[in-house]
Amino acid sequence: MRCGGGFVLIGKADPKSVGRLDPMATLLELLTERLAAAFATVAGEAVDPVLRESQHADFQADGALPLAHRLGRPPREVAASVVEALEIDDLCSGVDVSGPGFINLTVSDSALDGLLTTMAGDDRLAIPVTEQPVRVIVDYSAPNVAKEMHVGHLRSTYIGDAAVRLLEFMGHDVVRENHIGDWGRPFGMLIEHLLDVGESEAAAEISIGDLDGFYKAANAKFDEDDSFAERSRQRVVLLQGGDEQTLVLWRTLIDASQRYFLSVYDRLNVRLTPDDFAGESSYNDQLDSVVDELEAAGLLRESDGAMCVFPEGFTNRDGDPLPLIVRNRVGGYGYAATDLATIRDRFCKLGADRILYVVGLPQQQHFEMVFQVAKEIGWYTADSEATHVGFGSILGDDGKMLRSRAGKSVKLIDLIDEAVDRARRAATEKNPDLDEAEAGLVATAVGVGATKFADLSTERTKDYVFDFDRMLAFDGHTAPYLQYANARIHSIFRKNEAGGSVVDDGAIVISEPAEHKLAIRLTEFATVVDEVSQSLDFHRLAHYLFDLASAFTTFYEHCPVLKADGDVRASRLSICRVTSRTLSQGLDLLGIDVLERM
RNA sequence: GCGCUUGUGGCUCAAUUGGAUAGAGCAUCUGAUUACGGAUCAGAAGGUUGGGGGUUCGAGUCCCUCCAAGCGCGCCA
Repeated sequence: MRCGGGFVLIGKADPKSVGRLDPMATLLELLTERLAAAFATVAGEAVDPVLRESQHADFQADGALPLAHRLGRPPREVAASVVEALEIDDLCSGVDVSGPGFINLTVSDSALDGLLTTMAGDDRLAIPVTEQPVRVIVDYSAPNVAKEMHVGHLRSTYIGDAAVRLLEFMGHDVVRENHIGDWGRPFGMLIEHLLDVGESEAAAEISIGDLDGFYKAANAKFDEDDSFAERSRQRVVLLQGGDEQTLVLWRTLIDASQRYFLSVYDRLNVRLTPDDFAGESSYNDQLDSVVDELEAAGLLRESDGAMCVFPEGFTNRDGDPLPLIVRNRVGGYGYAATDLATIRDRFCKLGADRILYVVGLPQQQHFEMVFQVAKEIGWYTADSEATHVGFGSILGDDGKMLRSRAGKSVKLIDLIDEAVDRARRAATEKNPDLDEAEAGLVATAVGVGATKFADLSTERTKDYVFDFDRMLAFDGHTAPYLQYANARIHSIFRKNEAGGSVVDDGAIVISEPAEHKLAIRLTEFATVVDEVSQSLDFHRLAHYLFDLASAFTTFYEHCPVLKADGDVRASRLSICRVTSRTLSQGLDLLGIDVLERM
């Protein structure tokens, strides 16, 4: 097998995106141009103004400090000279030198009007489609057949789903792969147990979600019953030998499990379908050829009876080269072999430009080794990359890995059920007018959304503490707070429509400070989305959306919409509409549902 | 032992990738309800960023060193 050639980019540019410009980037570019001209006048050479957003004004230019150092003049004096030379009145209403020599810029309301009106009139909220669409494979969720999904799968599923949503929105060609654990030693005992219980019984048990019971029963028998254990071992041999009857039984387990997984995904509103299942077993017939290819490349070495690859740069506790064991001493394949076959398949056959492995951080070294081998053997092309999108653990309130009281791993679906239950109780208490059907919708959106927001709003690589009370609180940094902000906007729309008027999405005119701050936030959306689509730091999008909702509620308190008259009223209705659309779009990218009423 | 990750107010998290007086939320305290949903808003208080050293105009961020926690380090995935 050989890499390269023949792949055609599938992501097609939306014709409407031509000329679509990120508002904040546009503004930064304009400001930078003016500042650069002024700096050049003072310095006599080109100088980077070092422009960025600021807590002290809308923007700040820090370039005077390093320049002052070079010129040997006081920084504030240099900054003052730059301001003197600066022609920027059409864009800024305020320019000050501040602190040790920062230049603070306040953008004029009129400059914001145009940017925001453009954003309001754009179906993508002025977010450009990527200019370089690539094929991205996202490997996520990955539950094990006949085993319960637990908290470990929660993060992979949420993060992977958000990645898929975001990259698709940016115009990339995204392939979802659910690398389920459908192969290996446990299947001997699982199949034997299946036969003992009866096929239809077992399938029913599994597809309704009683996987723990099934797996535990099989495991218990394996430990206690020698003849069962022996049958299990023989069954593994039959399975790996491709025995037809065994494969049928194996398939039964997989089908039942998949039905169960899909029911979970449906409840979580996660975009995984039957087409996305690409289990470990699907690479079985490629394992021999991987070994052959490694062998031919001279990378394979025998060590303690096992066939190993020793990727460069890895050592064990004795300082000796660390192996990736491709084939164990009895000739069996392990996960290293499967992962090598998988990465080869993705790069060389599926034509991946970028592969994302959304898997917990403990497996970091394993993936680094797999990537290194793939590089050494030449499966990468010049532009391709594989990334381990690692994440930390979910902790209980004791600061340790989340476990049930019995010390067992917590079922994912139990966590969701409790979150939704709590959300339902809160919703019916806060808003008794909701009928049962609507309360159900609200409970799901809020309950599931709360767990997603909690998960995606902290830095991915860190552990976080799972706390129902905090994530479901209706104030603070939570999904319900954001959903509530959106519901309030829609309440305005309902009242407006009841009064017989419509939102015309017309010209936006900023005048109040609260409008100004909200407008600045809104124009940042495209920049944040673009940045996160590269870094996959979803917490930045989450924090942005919280700041946006927060800026909106301030606006809501200070700037009456329906009580205002004429153009102001129309403008504020437009601002409400863009805000609602931005909140909805942003939350949707995180996989969180929004509500018009709650 | 080696490697990876982490350490920020009482608690949970940020910090535009080296920029100002380290920002939010919860909890606490003080105000605001005859304006579109109070599931809200405005404000106060709370910090030697685990310790020490270094690099420079400037360090939570980079380097060195120590301390603490979690995870990984040959035939499981």
